[in-house]
Order: sequence, then C-alpha cells, then structure tokens
Amino acid sequence: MTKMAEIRDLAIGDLAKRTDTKVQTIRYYEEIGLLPAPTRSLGNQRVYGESSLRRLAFIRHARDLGFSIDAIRELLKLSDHPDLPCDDADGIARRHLDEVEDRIKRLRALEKELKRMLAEHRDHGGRIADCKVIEVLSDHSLCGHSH
Amino acid sequence: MTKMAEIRDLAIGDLAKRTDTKVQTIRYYEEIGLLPAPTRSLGNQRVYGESSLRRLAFIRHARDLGFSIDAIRELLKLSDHPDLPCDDADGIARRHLDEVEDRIKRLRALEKELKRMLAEHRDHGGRIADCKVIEVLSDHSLCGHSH
DNA sequence: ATGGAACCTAAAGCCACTAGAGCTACAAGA
DNA sequence: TCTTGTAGCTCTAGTGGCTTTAGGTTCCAT
Repeated sequence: MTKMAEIRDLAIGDLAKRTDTKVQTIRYYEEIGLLPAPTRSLGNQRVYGESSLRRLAFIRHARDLGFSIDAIRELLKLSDHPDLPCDDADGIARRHLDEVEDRIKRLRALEKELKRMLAEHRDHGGRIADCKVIEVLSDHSLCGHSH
Repeated sequence: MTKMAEIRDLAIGDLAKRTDTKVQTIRYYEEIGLLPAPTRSLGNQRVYGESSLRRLAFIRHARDLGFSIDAIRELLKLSDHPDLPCDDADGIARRHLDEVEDRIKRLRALEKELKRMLAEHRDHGGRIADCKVIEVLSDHSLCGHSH
C-alpha cells in the first residue's frame, strides 16, 4: 500500500487554492478562533501543515452547505474531544436537516414558477403587461407556510 | 361577484403582521427606497394602503426565496413601468433559475448525507470517535464542483 | 540586484437586517 | 378626564461573515 506523502509547509496562498478560500478569509477564521494560529516562517509568514488543510476543508464544506460558524464551532469542539458522547453533533445535524428540507421545498416551488414564467414568456414574447414575474411573487400561495 | 373591500389605513404594525415582517425592516425598506414613503397621520405615524401591502408582500416573498435586494429593485422598476419590453425581467428570472437549480442540487446532497449520518448514528448510538458527522463534512466527495 | 507577486497588519466597508435608547401618540378602561 | 399600556417615532450602533483598502514587508526568479 502506497502511503501518501504528508503535506507540509503550505503558504497561506497554497492553502487558499487547495480549499477554494480567499486568503483573507483564512486569516479571518484564525482571528475568530476557527483555525489555530499556525507557526510562522522567519519572515513572519504563516506556514500550514496537513491538519490545517483538513480542518479548513471541513469548515469550507460545512459553510458551503449552510452551517453557521457557530454550528461549525460546536462540531469542531466535539471533534477535538472525541471521547465525549455525541448527542450534540446528532442534534446539530438533525436541526440542520429540518432546515435543509424546508429550503428545498421552497426552492422547488420557486423553480417551478420561474420555469413556467420563462416558458409562457417565450410563447408570446412579451411586454411586462403580460409578465407574471411580479404577480407570481406577490402571490401568497407560493409560500408554503401559514401566515 | 362580491368585491373585496379595499384595505385602507394600515398602521405599520398591521402591515408588519400581514406580511410577516418586522416593523424596523419596513422602515429600513423605506429608507433604502424599496417602499415609497407613505402618508403620515397628524401625529406623524405612517399610514399604508393596499398598494403598499402588495408591494411589500412581493418583496418579502422574493427575499424569502433568495432574490437580492438589487434584483428585487430591478423587478419593481420594471413593474413600475409596464410599457417597456421585459427582456430584462426575463434575464433576471433566467439567471436566478440557474442559481436556484444549483442550490437545490447541493442541498439534496447534504440532505442525503445528513439522513445517512443520523441513521447510522441511531444504530450504534455512539461516541464521537465513531461519529461520521465530521468525517462526512471534510470529505471532498460531498462537494459537487471540481476544485 | 531588482521587479513583481505574495505576504503582513489594522481598519473600514458591505449587505440586509436587528436591537436599543429615549422619546411621543393613541385607544381603552376607571 | 386621567391614566396606563401598547405601539409608534428617530437616531445610532451592533450583527454575521466576510471583502476591500492602505501601506507596508518578504520571497523568489531572472
């Protein structure tokens, strides 16, 4: 079995590229304590290793999928103390699932309307007078919940 | 055919309740020019009519579904000048549709993972050491795009 | 040795609200 | 009529999650 060479000595820019993050965002994560302060080179530049890369990859994926910084902080805290029971992580995941499902539902309603609008529009290639964009979006029926 | 009585003389709080918006948010929309400044009572309180209600309902639904204030501003501008061709509205709708579809796709991937995690979790109701929440989220395969 | 890219810090700006302080108006009951 | 409580008013500051800007320093290839 071939073992991957460990990744070492990444400059902040390299880390940024590998995780599709902006350099400033990495520094910001350090500032707010999501990423530990890395060692520095003689010239005071940040030098990262593989663990930073993994941690940042985790953060970015979680952010990308809609977890808040606070939720991520909790998850990271849990993963930093892996001998605790993980009902908390479970709770976070469950709460997030509810929200995700709700969002999907509402986005699908919007998707449908946008498609319908674009199709109708093509047919009698129109003027705003006939255009339903605004109507559709002020229509109450679109919003799934009851208010 | 029974014609609805027109809605008149809503206080800002009534408008807020009917549109599920905070009072401050309504004032904020006025400040940034999304809602026109309404007439005032003798005591300097805002008094709204039906058109404000419709306009705000539109804004809220659009916001709720992810349209930016700027996109909404454009749509409202178009609806305020209904004699112009509406290719612009079409463009906005189309751009938004792409984004909506992308978001749905990624949310579905997340939904699937969250469900899988929760299920596994229930099985050997565990400690974080066995817990896949963190693993799953640092895993590259979850992100659809290529980086 | 030098030019340019990449790094550094500190501070301000952005979006879309949200909350707070300190005040005034109005409607309902005693 | 007085009072009391709710809702309104303006103005300012705070929030989350970055992004931008200013004014430098360091690194590396030629």
